[in-house]
Amino acid sequence: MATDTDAGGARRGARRPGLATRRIPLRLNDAELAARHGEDRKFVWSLARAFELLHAFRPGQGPLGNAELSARTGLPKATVTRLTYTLTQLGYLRQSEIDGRYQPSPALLAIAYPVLANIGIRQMAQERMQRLADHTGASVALSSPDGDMMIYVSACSSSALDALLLDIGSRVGMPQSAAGRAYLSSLDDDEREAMFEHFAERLGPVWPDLKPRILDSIAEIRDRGFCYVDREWREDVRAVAAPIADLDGATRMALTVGGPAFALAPDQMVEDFGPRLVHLARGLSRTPPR
Amino acid sequence: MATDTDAGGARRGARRPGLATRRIPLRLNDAELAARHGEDRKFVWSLARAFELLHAFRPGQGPLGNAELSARTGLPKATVTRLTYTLTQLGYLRQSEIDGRYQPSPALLAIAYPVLANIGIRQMAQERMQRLADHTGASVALSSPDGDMMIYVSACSSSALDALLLDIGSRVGMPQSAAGRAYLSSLDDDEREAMFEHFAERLGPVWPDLKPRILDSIAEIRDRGFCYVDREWREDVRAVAAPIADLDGATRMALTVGGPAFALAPDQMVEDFGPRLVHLARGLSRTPPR
DNA sequence: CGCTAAGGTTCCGCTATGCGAAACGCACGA
DNA sequence: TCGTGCGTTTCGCATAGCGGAACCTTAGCG
Repeated sequence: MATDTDAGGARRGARRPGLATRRIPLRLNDAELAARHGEDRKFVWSLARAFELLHAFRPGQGPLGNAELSARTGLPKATVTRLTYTLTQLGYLRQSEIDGRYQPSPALLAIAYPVLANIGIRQMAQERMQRLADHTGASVALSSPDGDMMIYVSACSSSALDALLLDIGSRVGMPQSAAGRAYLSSLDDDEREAMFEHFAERLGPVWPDLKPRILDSIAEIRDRGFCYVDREWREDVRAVAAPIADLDGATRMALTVGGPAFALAPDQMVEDFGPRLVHLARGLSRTPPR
Repeated sequence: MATDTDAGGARRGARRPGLATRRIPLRLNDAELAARHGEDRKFVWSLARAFELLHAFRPGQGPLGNAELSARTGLPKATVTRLTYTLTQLGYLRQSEIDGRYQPSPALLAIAYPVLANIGIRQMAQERMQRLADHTGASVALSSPDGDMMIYVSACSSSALDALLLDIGSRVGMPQSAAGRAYLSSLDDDEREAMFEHFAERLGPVWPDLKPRILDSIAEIRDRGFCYVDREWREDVRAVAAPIADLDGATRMALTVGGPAFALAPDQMVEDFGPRLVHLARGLSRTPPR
């Protein structure tokens, strides 16, 4: 998604029923969406562009100006001006009075709020997750799938230090992370196979190397209820994870205990944290609706 | 916005010459937007419609179908179909396979995440807020202004029970809540006067009654650093709040301790919680950037 | 002080965009 | 067999909004 060829310049080019040549930068996959919705009368492109723009803001990188946004998204400057203008009017971006650059505003939290409120299990999990975090001294998180990522919908940590890395809304790669593999283990064979094909396509040459490790993790989960993934998602992080179902039984998620490798002994994770995690996951999955 | 009339109906009608581009810190409702951007070539209406649609989802009300969304937003069915379709494709809505209704998806958390990550003070506040929550047995929250609401950007509670009410992204009315009044106290006179005018317009007949209470709260804050607001925002909630500034010194926010009235003694709130809150607020405001 | 560069906004012609009334399809229930 | 309620599709048309290019500002630089 970084390499966006022609920045939408070809947009105008398409004469008539000429499909394709339309290019939209999208986080899921620009090309895929462009192909799929090339001439889809139901698809609202300006929306896609706007969300792509919002997506260009990355945590910790501070505010962005129109030029930077234009460069990141590949959208023409004029379009970016219009979108930032509109988003600012709507209150979802906030413009610095000093340098005029933009930043996502808390109003976005408000539209994201119903997501949190609708995840039934979150409510009941919170307290027990915190206890587990306190016991382990690590971070505990509940995550939900989104494309080929896992998104944290709940996070606890014993000390504020770890919390910096892991917060609600942050994302980890599904194939690389313990959380992702726990989720994958909860899919039925067809679904998982579909995901695998997607990964293969997405990851290219890395995939043949990665796949067996994922299968190992899934086997671990079948065997003892959790998987242990050591420094695969990131160089310095290890974690255990177990699958879990939301109250409706359909929404599948993952529960994770993890943290910096230097602070966590592998033995302890497998002997103690893992089983506790499984216990928690089972308890939550069984909890009756309020 | 609950009173549908029609969100976009007035849109096409307005025939007004270009209006001055004034920076507005306030969020506008449909009618105001329509008036202001009647023929603003920079304003992207489909975006406004889409966000309005997302806004129709309320916490705890579960999934919505296209008909319900159409009713709530006042948008024509066909338009709603197109928007839900697009948002689903983009991954921000998720459609139930059973009844076909829609729900906001965790992907929204991911776009909201940079907001959290960019609030510097949040990181340092977390641990101390939790300690205060544990000490008081109440909920502690950090909130940021958005239009005439305060949005929670951080929330701690001692027991999971209270957490149900107050979560990241939830909103409380600025004029009614302790948090809002703490924020208002941090504005300079001009800014505050502008907000007051806005309130007067928005709230109508209630305003003359409310204004003196707000002024009282602000006087309290000037006097002892915090204000105590008892069952104004909601029938059964009382809270104390103090103003606070983010590390950059410009972004103003509010810190709150509050909870159900039956569980919190007024004396205790004023004698103990309030001063502790002020102490915390001062400590955070002074904390140097990492 | 010109000169350049870089960020941002405005202009403007053009057409694909996307709107929405109305027609249609489908699943219930009576 | 109709009604009723929800959702999608169709389609003609006005216009929304796109984007290349021109046009402002600032900021730095020799």
